[in-house]
Amino acid sequence: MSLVLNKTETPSVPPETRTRILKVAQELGYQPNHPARMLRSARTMTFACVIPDITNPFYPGLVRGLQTVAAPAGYDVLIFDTDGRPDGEVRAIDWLLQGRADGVVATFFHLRVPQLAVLARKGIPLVRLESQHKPDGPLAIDSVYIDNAEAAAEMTRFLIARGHRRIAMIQAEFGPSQRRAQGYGAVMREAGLSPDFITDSAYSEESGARAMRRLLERKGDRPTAVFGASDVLALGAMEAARSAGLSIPNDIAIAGFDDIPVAKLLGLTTVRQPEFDLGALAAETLVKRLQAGGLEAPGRSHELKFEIMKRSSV
Amino acid sequence: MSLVLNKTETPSVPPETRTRILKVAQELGYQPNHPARMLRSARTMTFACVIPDITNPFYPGLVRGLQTVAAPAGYDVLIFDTDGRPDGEVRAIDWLLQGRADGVVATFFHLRVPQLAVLARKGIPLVRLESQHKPDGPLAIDSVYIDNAEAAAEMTRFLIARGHRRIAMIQAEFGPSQRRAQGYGAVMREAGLSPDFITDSAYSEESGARAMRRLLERKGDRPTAVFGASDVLALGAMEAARSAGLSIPNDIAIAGFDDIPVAKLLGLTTVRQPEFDLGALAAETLVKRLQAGGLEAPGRSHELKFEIMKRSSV
DNA sequence: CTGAAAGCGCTTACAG
DNA sequence: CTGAAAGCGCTTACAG
Repeated sequence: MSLVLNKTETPSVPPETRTRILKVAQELGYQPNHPARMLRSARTMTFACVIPDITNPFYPGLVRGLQTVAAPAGYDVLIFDTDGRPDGEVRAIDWLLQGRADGVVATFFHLRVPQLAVLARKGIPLVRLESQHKPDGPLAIDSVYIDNAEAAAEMTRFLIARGHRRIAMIQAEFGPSQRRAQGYGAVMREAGLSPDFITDSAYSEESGARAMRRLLERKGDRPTAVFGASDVLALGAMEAARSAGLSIPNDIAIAGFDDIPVAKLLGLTTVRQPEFDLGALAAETLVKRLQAGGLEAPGRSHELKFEIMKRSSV
Repeated sequence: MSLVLNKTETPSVPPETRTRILKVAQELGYQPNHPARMLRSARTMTFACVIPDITNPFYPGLVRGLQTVAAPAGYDVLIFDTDGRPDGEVRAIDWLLQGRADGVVATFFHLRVPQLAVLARKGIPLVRLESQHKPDGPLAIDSVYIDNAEAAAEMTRFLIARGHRRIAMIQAEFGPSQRRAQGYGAVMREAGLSPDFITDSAYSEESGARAMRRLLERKGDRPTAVFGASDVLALGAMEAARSAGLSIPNDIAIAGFDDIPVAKLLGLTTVRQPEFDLGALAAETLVKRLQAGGLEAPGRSHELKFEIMKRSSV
């Protein structure tokens, strides 16, 4: 019976038996119990998506990309928010070790491969959202990324080409902000300019606004352009600048990173990260890993292309 | 052993045995298998969140509110996107009937109580995100809502008080847009003005922009104010208006509904729905329902307060 | 106080 | 071709 219900083809069952079973199941409104299936088949048919915060507008698009590939392959998506904190990330790993998902797509700001290897050892493939290329590894840990350093470098070149000399970057303490800062710093130095970093804690509007206020309090060498290490930071900076009576881009130019959906509406010049495609690619990678023998392949790093979106804020 | 691992107090187990068990569990890095627990205890410790689309900025805040209450109570959150379509909603129900969640928070645009009653019959409590008060019912189906008709009425009164006479509303085909349209329509008629509805399909920027373009193509009686039945619709309308070279609010005023996070940044006048609190309240309701005897109580409707956010777009 | 045993609802290999 | 049986890893009631 199980056979008929689960497979579309059943050579060993005569058609009439097959239709009879299907009919009865239909009449009873039979739905197989998912927990029992999970236990018996040792497959949860679930992907976990471990991210800092679903309310950061970068992530819903990623989740959607994931779902779009996962659903047709029969996988559900569980969301786990870490708040970008070490304890949140550790809790995510413990939780995954309880066998809640067959595969994981994750953004870790703090944990490194040694701490993540437990998953691979348990046969749970992981796709990390990274900010740079990673060398192939022996474990079932893959990554998807855009070249964050090069993208930030290109944006910095654009700001310089627009005549800016005093360009500040608003950073966050952890996460992809670091690679972005490297790209920015390298280009600034090459051009004979001094990098000007200001770090507030998180990827939040409040952090961006706070950092901008500190920049504006400076006497004399105020920057003429501010590069937010993420769009959310840049939006906070825009708000703070406007509250201070400055006009964008006349008094101060602002650039961001991510191209979240509202960036377009606000005219924010930014780096486009294809979040939907990153999610979809991550899901495809997991689906392949979970096919027979898929766990043997070495861990790969997949690059997608970024794009500089030139809008009115610069 | 199970006893020790699961409870914080174990009167029948001597302390030394208890610590010994805990120590060994620690050393082995033992993590209980979640699917097996689910099956044995007939509890998934999961809440499902069934929504049209996680990329609509209204929903991440709702999800966060849900998680914030669910996590400390031991529940995970699964996201299911229906795309606001009837087949998506039907698939959500079938999926829930496989025993994937202990409780559900959902927005249904199409299904009504008769179709949802299967859940209650299976002992799965449901909290609906509604647009109006619902009478108490015998089933374990609760709801949380703000008074959408009254909120839209109040916004319409505000637009009239600002001197607008030709006020159009951009609607979506299904969902809460209907109650909002009622509130708007009633106030317009009371004031001796004619309601002016324009309906495009979905709650998307594209729909909002398309509707706005149709309004702008009109000869003569163009509206001086446009009320989007949701913020996403209003944002699309703003974009279309700007593309047409109009200035907001001088040439045309725009109002929305929801107060998604970007509304503030864009200066959009809108109705604030406390999405985080709605999610948190829904989760609390489910947690209570899942305590002993909780399923017996009649289905209740919980109201939260809206607020008119007056910003620069009007 | 503690160890062995039953059973949750499936899937899958096996006997008839 | 089809029905009965084992077993996934737990929890919980029960015997010793």
